[in-house]
Amino acid sequence: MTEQNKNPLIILTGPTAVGKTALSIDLAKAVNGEIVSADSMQVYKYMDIGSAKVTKEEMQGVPHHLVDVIDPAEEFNVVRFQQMAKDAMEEIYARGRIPVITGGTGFYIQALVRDIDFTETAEDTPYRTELEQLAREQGAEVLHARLQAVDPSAAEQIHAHNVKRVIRALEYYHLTGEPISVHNEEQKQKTSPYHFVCFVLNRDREELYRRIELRVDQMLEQGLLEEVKKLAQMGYTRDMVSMQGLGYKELLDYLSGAISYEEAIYRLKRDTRHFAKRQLTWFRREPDVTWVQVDDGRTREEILADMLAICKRQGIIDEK
RNA sequence: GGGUGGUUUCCCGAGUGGCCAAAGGGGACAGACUGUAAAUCUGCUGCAACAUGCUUCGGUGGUUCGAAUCCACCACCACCCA
Repeated sequence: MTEQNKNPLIILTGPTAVGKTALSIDLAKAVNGEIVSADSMQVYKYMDIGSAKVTKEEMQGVPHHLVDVIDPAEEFNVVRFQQMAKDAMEEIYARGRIPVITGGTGFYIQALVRDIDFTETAEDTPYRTELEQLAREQGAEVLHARLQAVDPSAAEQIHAHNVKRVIRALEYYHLTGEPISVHNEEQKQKTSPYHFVCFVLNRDREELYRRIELRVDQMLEQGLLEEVKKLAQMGYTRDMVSMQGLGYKELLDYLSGAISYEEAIYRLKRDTRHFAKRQLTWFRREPDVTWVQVDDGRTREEILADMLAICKRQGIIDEK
């Protein structure tokens, strides 16, 4: 398949609080596109303030997919994201429009754009649980030693303390009989089935951190604590994947009496900063990425115009 | 005015004569990441020509072979008695 035959795709990402949402709407409107969210928390219902979910007004009529569609009790993960995003994109293409992937979850974006294959294995909860218990009782090193025996290459790449990933590697081997390191190597060779541009928004680090802290304060003013209380009342608990989102886990810990309110806010701000940093690290090593500095004095219109020009130059969208 | 306690590397904080460029934590910085990813994990943090050297532990001056650690004076902070 030549580049020209591939479906076009525009991606807009960047660290939390850079200002993705507003730009994504402008961009989608400009290219007659629809937005597909690549955000691991905005998918969940009832989690509006803490996930900085786009509001109806902000959407300005631009269709959004994968926002507000999953119950917080359900487990959402890359594979589900990939499937749902692909489905949404198919519909968008069928309408003759272009998908604009927006969100900060780099792993999700990568899985979609490079069409990484996860589907060979189903989740094997009992085995996982068994390994988790083993790790608790006998220590992380025991698990790592097992992996060493079965997949030395993966064992070398995954630090022994990283229990989650060690377990996934063991699980993969258990289920398929093939080392995950081999599978990962294969997936790395893949080229994207899309003709895409990936814009990564960025801004001065200190300013980004200031924006993060300001936004946390605003979320609190908007009633984040009430939102979390409500979720707790609805029966959603700390151990759920959804409740491990920033803002939710800290306030849940406060509500359960584990930490003080001040401590909760301190952690929320700190962990959000750490998160933004991790996102930046992720995008830095991604190839085929176009960095967009949004605080270099250009107006929003100018930034948008520059991005559109890049899209046209690369043949993602038609001249018009 | 008198008394006591304190002043340590970006922050908190340990260290009371050599094994101290100085524990530990935080922050900052850097990195990993292929079914929990807003998760999970790792490294690094005085300077340097970086295996030896140099400058740090409020300031100055002493004691000592040797001081962040002992002494003197000074400065500032905290609490207590007036």
